[in-house]
Amino acid sequence: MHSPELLKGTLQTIVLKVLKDHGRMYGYEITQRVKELSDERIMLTEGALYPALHKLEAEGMLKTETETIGKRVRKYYSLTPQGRNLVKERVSEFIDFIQTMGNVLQVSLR
Amino acid sequence: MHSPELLKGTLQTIVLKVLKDHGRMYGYEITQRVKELSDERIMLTEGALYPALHKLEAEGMLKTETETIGKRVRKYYSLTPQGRNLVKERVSEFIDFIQTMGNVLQVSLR
DNA sequence: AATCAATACATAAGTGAATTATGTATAAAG
DNA sequence: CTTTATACATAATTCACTTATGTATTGATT
Repeated sequence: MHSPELLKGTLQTIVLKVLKDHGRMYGYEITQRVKELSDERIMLTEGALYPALHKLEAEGMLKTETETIGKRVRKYYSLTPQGRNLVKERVSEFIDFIQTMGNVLQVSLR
Repeated sequence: MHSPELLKGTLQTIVLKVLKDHGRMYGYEITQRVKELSDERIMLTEGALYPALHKLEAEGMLKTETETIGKRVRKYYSLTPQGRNLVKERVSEFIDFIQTMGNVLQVSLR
């Protein structure tokens, strides 16, 4: 894992984009997917993830369906149309940020 | 300016790299240089910059020389050998972070 | 059968890097 | 002569995160 400071402010973007790419997912599944995609570098903590999901739901960006597997409860999240717009915004925001940082740090990102 | 959340954790990296590229600089000059390089997108605030500079100095990453221009005092900062190592570390840390985010968000950064 | 690790959710307490606010003072511009 | 820019500094506050804690089911290990 790299300096976790850099991760600040990226959580919403990550959650939204992963949900866009993989469709309907539950919380724990998101942590595992991100862990996998990041090659163990990004380990979302529950204390950050669940409140973030609740907030996005409250804002109408995500909708939920609860499913019971055996005796275990799973809460599936998916994007609302509004959420779909937000993903685009957040991702292009991030790309713009990278571009800007590339200029400031004078590094060519790839 | 884009979502300022993303900027968190990048301040040290920015300051160190700008100092590496431009040599001896004073605080206010750093804010102006970063503003210019970022095309007005990154406006370092004094409340963040000065404490960061003091901290890096206390850690032996920067050394200072005070100069008096007229009646105005300027405090010039430059990298120590240790600081030079830290820049490399921070910049490659950042590049690694970008790469990782590219994978997670499934976007090709340029 | 018992214990540990993984799965799955949730929330409260604490941290720390930032923002915002405030203060001092000189120089230049209008 | 008053506003804007230059130049430093620090204290108070904020808020997204980490850390800690809690509950409960499932699967693997001894």
